[in-house]
Amino acid sequence: MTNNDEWLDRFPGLSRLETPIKQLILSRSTVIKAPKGATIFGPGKSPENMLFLLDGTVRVQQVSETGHEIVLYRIEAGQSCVLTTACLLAFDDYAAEGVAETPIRAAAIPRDVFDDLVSQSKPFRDFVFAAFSKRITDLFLMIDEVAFQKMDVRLADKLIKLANSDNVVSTTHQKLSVELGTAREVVSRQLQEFQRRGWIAQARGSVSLLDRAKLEALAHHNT
Amino acid sequence: MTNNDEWLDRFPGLSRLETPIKQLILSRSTVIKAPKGATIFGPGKSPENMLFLLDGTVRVQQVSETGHEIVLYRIEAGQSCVLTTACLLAFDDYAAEGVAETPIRAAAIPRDVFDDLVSQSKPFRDFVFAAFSKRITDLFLMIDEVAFQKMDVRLADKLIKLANSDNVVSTTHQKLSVELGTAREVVSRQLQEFQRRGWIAQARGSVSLLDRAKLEALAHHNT
DNA sequence: GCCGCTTGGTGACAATGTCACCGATCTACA
DNA sequence: TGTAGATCGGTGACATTGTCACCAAGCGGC
Repeated sequence: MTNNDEWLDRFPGLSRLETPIKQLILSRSTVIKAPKGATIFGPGKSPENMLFLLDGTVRVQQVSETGHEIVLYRIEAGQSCVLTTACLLAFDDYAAEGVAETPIRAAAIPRDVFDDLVSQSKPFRDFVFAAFSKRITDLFLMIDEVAFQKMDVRLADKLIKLANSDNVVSTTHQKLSVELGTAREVVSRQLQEFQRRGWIAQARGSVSLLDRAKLEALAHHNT
Repeated sequence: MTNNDEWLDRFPGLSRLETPIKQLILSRSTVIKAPKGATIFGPGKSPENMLFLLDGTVRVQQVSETGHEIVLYRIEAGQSCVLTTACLLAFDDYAAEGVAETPIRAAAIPRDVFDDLVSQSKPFRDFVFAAFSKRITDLFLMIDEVAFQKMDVRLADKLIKLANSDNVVSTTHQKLSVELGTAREVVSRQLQEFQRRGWIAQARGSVSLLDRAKLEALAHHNT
């Protein structure tokens, strides 16, 4: 996993690449690291490379003119950073920024190499376009959710997705409100209601899911 | 403009294509037409071609599980239908549908030809990736707007964008509510308020902008 | 003219966002 | 150890937006 000539197989769409293409990628890419909290890309900081995330998680979020923040999506290990790709080619500055949520390791491919790969390898093209498509359809779903879903449903869903294997979410009300693009007070009130129902327990900086099934039922409309 | 070998020059990003590539596109594409109101693509109706819109407008919208609708964006003449591209390559069915708002004319390119073009022409690659990037960054802006902008600002903005050269918007409150992903009652109330201020005049099925400057000021936060 | 559909208006209420403020807890540091 | 400042979360009042049920006017087809 740490070996430089193995990471390609961690990307499902890339394992099918032709052997010479794989070697081209490996020879022209460099593995970079960044600590937790590092800004990977952001306004005025365009990345000059396309990134394949090997380890860790990158959170992509946006700050609006009004000062409000919202988390757009996460890039997990084994996924490519499509936005990076996108903005390699877009002229404007980013509207969004990417922050390492954990220490990360990524393979960086210069944009001219990326262009060669797209040109020469059909499996690579398929990988790139599939990633773009996934991103766009995910953004469609997010718009639908932000516009039409009730906050209790969205919060239950987010708690489930952020919970670790012990059913604990280590985060503050403030950070949860940024995840959902709402106000801290709204999160606090909803969590109080969940607590009143016995679905969760709260401590400073963490939420424990006591009745995950109930939360899942709410999140999936199986009232 | 109607001539089959001229439409390529209407796409700013494509006029720079190499001559043999242009000829490949022209020889392998067909010009199709659809009447106003036709569904260009939608759930269970994947387009088998990539489309370049020559005349008219396509509205892309989404129906949520909850029955709510929202307009995601429009494709104008001279733009490519990136979503079509996207979903040429995504396995899932569309979450969205595209409807012709006017009679349309479009150039259809089969997906294998599209793949060849991406492989062989750098200008074509640049065009495609720029279109993807633009779409994604526009969706970011839309998420920001849906999540954080007040309805009066959004409605003023939408009225300005939908107004024809006579400053008239020919649409119903219901359709405006779908544009913004809100309820008809909300639109009606806001329009009443605009009317009370003398900014607009209403008739059944149409809104006239009387004081466009005031609406623009509201839309752009220049209170 | 009548019927049924579309369009838009209305009031009551629920859900969410905003604001101002508070106390509790934590952290850094002298 | 004690204190200052920051972070975290709670609260009430209020504004905005979403939901629901219902109504009336206009419009088209017959």
